[in-house]
Amino acid sequence: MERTGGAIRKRVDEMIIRCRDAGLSVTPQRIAVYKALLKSEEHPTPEMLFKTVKRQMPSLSLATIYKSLDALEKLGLIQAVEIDSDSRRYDANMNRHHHLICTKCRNVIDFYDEQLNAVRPSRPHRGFVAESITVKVLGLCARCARR
Amino acid sequence: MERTGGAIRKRVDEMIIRCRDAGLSVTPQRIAVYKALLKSEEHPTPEMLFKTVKRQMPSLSLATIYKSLDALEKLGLIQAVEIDSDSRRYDANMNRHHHLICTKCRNVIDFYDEQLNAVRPSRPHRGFVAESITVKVLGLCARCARR
DNA sequence: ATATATGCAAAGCTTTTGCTGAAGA
DNA sequence: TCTTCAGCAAAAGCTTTGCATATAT
Repeated sequence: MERTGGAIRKRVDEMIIRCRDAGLSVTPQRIAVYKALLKSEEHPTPEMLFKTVKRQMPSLSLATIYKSLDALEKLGLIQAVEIDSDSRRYDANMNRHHHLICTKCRNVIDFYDEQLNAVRPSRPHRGFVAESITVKVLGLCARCARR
Repeated sequence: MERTGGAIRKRVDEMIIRCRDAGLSVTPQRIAVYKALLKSEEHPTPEMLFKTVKRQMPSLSLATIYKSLDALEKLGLIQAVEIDSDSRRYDANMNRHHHLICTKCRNVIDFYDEQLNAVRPSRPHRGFVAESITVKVLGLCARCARR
């Protein structure tokens, strides 16, 4: 889960390759959106990314954010996560992980759990073929719990 | 998880009590929305409920569906579930359960798992105080898997 | 050169809100 | 009777789309 400069450069290189393979152009906008998401820990909304990236690229439009996110998602480089019902959020962490969501400060914390990854529906739904599992734990983060 | 006529009547009676306790009026619209949700197995969207209930109550407006759902949710009688990012869905099943979602036919199946209910974030997030856990399993339902 | 993407503005949806007449307590 | 609600229409998000220009290959 390294997000150092070196790690980011590596992932951007990977992105460029995947774009080429898929016949997509490598544009500064797409790179900037992907980089912003790689650097972010906050599972940002399209709007949040727009504000962030626009600072360094004032001509950027919100529509381009949406289009870039769609492209990156289709390339399997990022994923949409459903943190709350009223805002789409994105995550560049593609390792199998789950989310802790603080109901007070609304922070989202990634967490890893091998047992959860292994969950398979049993008895009454034997026939169901599980492909992926998403776990959302609502509660209070350490900081908010202390108060 | 019985949804027979008798069980539904019982839950509507309970609803009436809760409305009274909360100082809310018991209107035919609210009862109809709640009944429709109790009878449904499909975790419907507001729009789906609107179409269903409007048949027996043609004067019904979509705004009333939204308002009724908000009221029922605040009363703790139903819950919003995040099945997919592009449509709000509702569930009258308030027992602790999780969802199997067929990626092909989009059906949503409730499932129960004691172990999952007991999941608590460990090591790196010891301080996090879990209140509730939601699990979404994407995959193929028995029927779609067979093809 | 050709294909693809950006930025803009407009359109499309879903959801919320304000208001008036109607209905429930 | 007094409060709360339904229905309507308008407004308010958020997201998508069409199109002309600009950019990447």
